[in-house]
Amino acid sequence: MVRMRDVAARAGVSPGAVSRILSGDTALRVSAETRERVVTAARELNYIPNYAAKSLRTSRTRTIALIVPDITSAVFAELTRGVEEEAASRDLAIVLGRAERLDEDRGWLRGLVGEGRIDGAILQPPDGTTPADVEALIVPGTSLVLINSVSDGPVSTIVLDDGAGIAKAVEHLIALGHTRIGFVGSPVGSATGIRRQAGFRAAMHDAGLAVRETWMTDRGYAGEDGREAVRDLLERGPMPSGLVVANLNAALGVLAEIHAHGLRVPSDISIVALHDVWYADATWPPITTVRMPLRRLGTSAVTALSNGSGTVSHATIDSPAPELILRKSTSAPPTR
Amino acid sequence: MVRMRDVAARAGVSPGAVSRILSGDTALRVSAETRERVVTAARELNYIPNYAAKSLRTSRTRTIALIVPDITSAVFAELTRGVEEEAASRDLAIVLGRAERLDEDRGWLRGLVGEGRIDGAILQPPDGTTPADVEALIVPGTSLVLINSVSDGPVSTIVLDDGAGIAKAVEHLIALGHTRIGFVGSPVGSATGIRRQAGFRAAMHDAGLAVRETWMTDRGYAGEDGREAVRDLLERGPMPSGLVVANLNAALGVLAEIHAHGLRVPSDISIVALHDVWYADATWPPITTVRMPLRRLGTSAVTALSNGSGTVSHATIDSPAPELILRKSTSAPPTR
DNA sequence: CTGAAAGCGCTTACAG
DNA sequence: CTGAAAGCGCTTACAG
Repeated sequence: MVRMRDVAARAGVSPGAVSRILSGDTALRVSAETRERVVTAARELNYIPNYAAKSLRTSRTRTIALIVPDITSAVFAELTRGVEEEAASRDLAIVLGRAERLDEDRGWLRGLVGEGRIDGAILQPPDGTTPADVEALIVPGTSLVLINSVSDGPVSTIVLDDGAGIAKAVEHLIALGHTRIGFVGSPVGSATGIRRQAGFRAAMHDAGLAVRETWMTDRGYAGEDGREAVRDLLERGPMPSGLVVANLNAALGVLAEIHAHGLRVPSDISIVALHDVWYADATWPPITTVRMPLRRLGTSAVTALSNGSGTVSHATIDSPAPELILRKSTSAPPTR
Repeated sequence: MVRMRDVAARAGVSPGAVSRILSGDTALRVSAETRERVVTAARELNYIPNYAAKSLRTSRTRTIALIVPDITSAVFAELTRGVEEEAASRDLAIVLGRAERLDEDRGWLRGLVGEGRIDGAILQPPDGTTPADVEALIVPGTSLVLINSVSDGPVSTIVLDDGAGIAKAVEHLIALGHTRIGFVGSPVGSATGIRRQAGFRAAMHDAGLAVRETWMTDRGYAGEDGREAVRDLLERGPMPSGLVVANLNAALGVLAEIHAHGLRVPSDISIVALHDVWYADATWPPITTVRMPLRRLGTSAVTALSNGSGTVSHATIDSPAPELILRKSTSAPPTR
């Protein structure tokens, strides 16, 4: 390993000078030639500053963590891009993590924070997270921002405008002529589930349409949850003509289960889902979706984090606005 | 931040003793009572050892990196689980990273390694990686293991038995009565692509079946690549009755494009894909797949890493054996 | 303005 | 056996 003192020796200056020159300290009065000599020496020796030493000295790591319930969910892909993009522009390293359950995984997460490995964390709390779980993560000097969730604690939060997204989906169905519209959501206890269901009710209300409780399900966001939701609906009686599904993964399950029961999409029943992912276009029929500004959510979260651990802010990302991606899973309702 | 010396003060011992007791140094002759007092003090103060200090001192980080081309691909989910599982049992932290192109991303990757942030890395080289790209990542004291790829350099490698997986798929089609079998693969330059294509040719040869070059495509593993592959096949003339697709994501595209052209799966054409992911079961029809031991690949990679940077090993994961997951996308070929 | 020196929080060889 | 002290590689307040 080549150390700073090696660079200093080669350039004929003190280690302190190397540190100042390499960190771009402009206040330093030194000849351009010396500066050049140091930079050259560093390059020639292939010098990379030791991370542990630097961070021990400064108590900063220039590293942030992005923790989501399921890092491999395609829905998070755009979010990750946004975070990476903004982090790169701020010269921040990012570590990705997964926390399916905060009470179980709190140990390592708290370790990550408490050991001083990171300067801040962007966390999407998994379903069932309690305020105490979040509180345990608050450490002086480390900033925390919650995404897609709310908190009454002293923590910054950034959420998507789920209501606007769902409204977009509802309005699309209504514009096609649907009035018998159902909602496939997730259990209470999920912050996004609450907002999406509320958004659904509000949009229906605004259109003067009644919400039929037997057409409301709350199984969850996974593909299998979507299948179960369809079975729920089928058991309860006549199906709606259109279904707003709160998550694309669940929509795949909905589509499969509907097919399995011999119904046809969209001629018997229309489907529109929240979140746009590549495979929405690879199902049959391709699924009409509402694309949400997940990338912006990512960049904003990094920005909020960078504003320091002192400030607490609450923001809703409403731009770019949710966008309807029209495919083949929606059409006018069947004539009866 | 509470430091070791705070614990020492509270327990009435020296910092050195705290260090030894907390790290479980059994050679240390100290009364059980003192040991207890130190442990209690540490817990009461909520002491967490400073990561930077420890790692500066020991030049070990107990952290490894897992770098794949696309962390959000569901295909990598199982791999990630395996890595996490084995890392946890060895008390290793893991950081996840993405490298779509090694030549571009080499900077931060090299930084990660060179700065001493990690003890080792598990890397799946993206397509188009050159030996020089990999060589630049070799740093004394940091171990590197390549997965799903080969290398003639001094680097450990672990690969899946792609040939066995593809053979399983081919044999399944043959058992159903197919003789006109095509292959949807990826471009040369992809290590897995080469192995899978070779596996296909070998399996066909073993069965005494001819490989028709017009039924071989090499677009890639993404959904869109699968669509293009189908268009290629359609342009070239009569379709095969069965298709082995080298990656499930591509298979979704294949399925969608086949539907779009009015053909039916499996009655007109059967599809079987490598890699099993939840959404294989949520398409219509659900896709028959070959499940590969990705979790084992993950655990093995961590084990290889832990064996130190000195040893170079090359392994093929052939157990658990590739498993056929029978769904609805395959049937006997159409009678003509 | 700039060099020498202190110190970040640990671990461990060494002396007692 | 165990405490005191050195030192990992940096950055930066301080003295000259």
